[in-house]
Amino acid sequence: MTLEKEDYKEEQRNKVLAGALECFAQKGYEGATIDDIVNESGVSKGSIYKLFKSKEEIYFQLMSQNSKELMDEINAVISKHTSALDKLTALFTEYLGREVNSKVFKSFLVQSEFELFSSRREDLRELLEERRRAKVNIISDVIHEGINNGEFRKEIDITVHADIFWSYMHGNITHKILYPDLPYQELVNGQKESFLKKIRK
Amino acid sequence: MTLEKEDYKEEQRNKVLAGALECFAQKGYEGATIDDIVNESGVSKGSIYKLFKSKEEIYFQLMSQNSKELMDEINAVISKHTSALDKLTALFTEYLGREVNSKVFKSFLVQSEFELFSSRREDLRELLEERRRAKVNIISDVIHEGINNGEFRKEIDITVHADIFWSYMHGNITHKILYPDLPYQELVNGQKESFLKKIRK
Amino acid sequence: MTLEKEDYKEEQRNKVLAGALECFAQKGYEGATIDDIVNESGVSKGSIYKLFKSKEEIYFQLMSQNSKELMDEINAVISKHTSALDKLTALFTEYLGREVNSKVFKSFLVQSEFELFSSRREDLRELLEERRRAKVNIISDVIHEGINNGEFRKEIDITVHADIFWSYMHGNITHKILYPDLPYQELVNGQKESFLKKIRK
Amino acid sequence: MTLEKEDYKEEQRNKVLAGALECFAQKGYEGATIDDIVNESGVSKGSIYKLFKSKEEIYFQLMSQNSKELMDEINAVISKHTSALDKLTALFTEYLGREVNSKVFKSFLVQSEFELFSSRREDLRELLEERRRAKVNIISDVIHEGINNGEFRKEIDITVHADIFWSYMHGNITHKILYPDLPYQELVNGQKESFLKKIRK
DNA sequence: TATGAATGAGCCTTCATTCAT
DNA sequence: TATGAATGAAGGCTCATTCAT
Repeated sequence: MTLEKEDYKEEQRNKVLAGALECFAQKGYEGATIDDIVNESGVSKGSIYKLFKSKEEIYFQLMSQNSKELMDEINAVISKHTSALDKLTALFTEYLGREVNSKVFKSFLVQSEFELFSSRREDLRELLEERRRAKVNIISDVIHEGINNGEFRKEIDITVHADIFWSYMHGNITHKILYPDLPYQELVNGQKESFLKKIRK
Repeated sequence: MTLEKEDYKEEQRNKVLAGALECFAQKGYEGATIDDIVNESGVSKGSIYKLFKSKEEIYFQLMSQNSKELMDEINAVISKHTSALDKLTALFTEYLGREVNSKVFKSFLVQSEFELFSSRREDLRELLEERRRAKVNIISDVIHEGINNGEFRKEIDITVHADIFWSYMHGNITHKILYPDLPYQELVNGQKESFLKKIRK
Repeated sequence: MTLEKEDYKEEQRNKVLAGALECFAQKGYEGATIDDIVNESGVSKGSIYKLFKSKEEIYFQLMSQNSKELMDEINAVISKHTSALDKLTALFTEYLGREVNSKVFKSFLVQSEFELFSSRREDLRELLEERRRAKVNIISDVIHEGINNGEFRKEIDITVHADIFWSYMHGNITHKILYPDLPYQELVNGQKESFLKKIRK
Repeated sequence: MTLEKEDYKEEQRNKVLAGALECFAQKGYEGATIDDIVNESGVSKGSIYKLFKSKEEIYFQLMSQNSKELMDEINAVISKHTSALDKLTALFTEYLGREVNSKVFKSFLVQSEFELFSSRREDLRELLEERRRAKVNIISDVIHEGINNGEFRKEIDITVHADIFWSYMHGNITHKILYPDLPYQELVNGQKESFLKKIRK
């Protein structure tokens, strides 16, 4: 009953978020209108505003949700492998295989815009930083593990390399989004090799 | 006289573009209003619309100009050095030293937004591609030179590595813009080493 | 059973009207939403619309009910006294003693807004007039009685003085609502004296 | 030049305020839309929002302006007479003669709504009080003068009677607005007599 | 029957663009 | 030519009312 109702609301919320993701990916945050989201999600304007306080809140919740999903996916990939090297390799190749039209890429596109958006707003700086920490921590843990395993060198600065990893990812995925016809695979392979060469024993 | 007039117009145009850069950097393309640009540039609204057809045109011309300036700067850096290795090294360190508030970073921020913007518009895809080619060509030339010089390995795929170079740059600068308090220098050094290690003999 | 059902409906209707009074008093007619009334009354939206055709109808019925209640209260006060003078005196003092937060004052506040509202709507003019007649009649009767009793002067225009009475009341209560910290009692006493002095023999 | 421009803006502002007065009088503050004001004033929506920050600001400025105008009018009436008694008498009769459709009555109607509006908003309480003070002061001064002149009794509480004066006025004008067909004149005369009888020697 | 989710007209406000001076 | 006032389309959001369960 109450549970069902909550489930239903959750479902509606997800429909809105899914529609918003599509719209923001297609037209950008400012370019997408609530009516666009209404059309895309099939949820009426009034309902949307019962579910979310404002367009901005939709944006934030979408970003938050996507961020969590990204983390979950990464953790899923990581847990499929045992050696630290395999884990990192898998992360590189994992994103490599996706379609540019896949949800992951759409999310990334919207996340990229959100990052620019946040960088202009003092009140979102902390959120940005928090998200960076989450991403860095995941990779730091793997590198740490690799060092303990004897796979990676002791001397490397773990945090810096985790940051470098994400900087690679960022440049990479952006590249693929902007220039979808490029020989992306070779590019990623190149970066993967560079990165791993630096940290492997 | 006509020349003088032309000069004056040029000057006004530049004032508008400079103002627009500032505004777009601070508020984003959609967030910045024509009135913002009027205030920032000191050029009246009427004049702006005499100089440019629309807000979008200001955007495009600003992006085009910035793109050229970027190329000029890069060429300037490159021509200060003789060996290919020094040239690439300088490019890495050149950006490394800038202030996040410098014009280069502002330009980059706005360029980043523009790239997302373009990626959503079919009619700008070609422009995007063109700009990529320009950037890739500069680096390709240096790598090519390095190969001929015997500094770099013969076997490497020149274009792919030029792309990788820019992917690095992108991830890098984005990182610095988003997280200005990070130990950016170490990060860039790390990437520089990775990259150069891969292509050097 | 049908009777019981009718009672129940009546009870619900009253809950809605009570809630509406509270809401309209706090936020004004336009400012109060149906949801406010739902929250305040504890009656669901669907039920409210089963009980009343529209928000406006709630307003009208509330005003009508309040008007009747006001008349009842006045009659109650009047019937407690025997001389006409005492009756009028009691009416002055009766309102004097109330709390600004009392239901009477809330009603008055909402009635005041309703009067302005009605004065702008041709179709409500007659209703307005009718309510005035009811109020004037009550006082007219008392004055009439006083004249017959020999308490009041024969020459006074009964209707005019009944109107003056209500004009006093209106200015008075409005004053108290708008400026709750004023020495209201002295004010009312002053008016009471003025009024009574004019009509007493 | 700048002066002219300022004059022009002032003129536009007045057009908007005049239009707003008309609209608010006809439909009430909430009922009147910006589009109504656009139509009534002949000033476009964009221009209105260059002149005023919001609909509420139009409201406040209109109320403030009207309040001042009311004071000016009262002062004008007062200064036409020399004895305190004549001054007060004139104030009673001055309003008596107006048409219900006159600007004064429209203003009063809108002011009445504004008073109810303010009484519901903590942040406007002070403004309300301030306006009461201004009105009370004018009358207090006259009564004071009358006491010094020997026209009025020494013992009366000046402020209380100034308040009573306005309470009369309020009840009075409201009466006329609500029931325009009433024998208003007799009513006012009655009140005038009551009031003056109480304070005269 | 009772509920509250769904709907969408309509509001206030912004801002790119035009136009009169 | 230079200016900024004028315009109104379009967007975010609210809320009275309806409707499905």
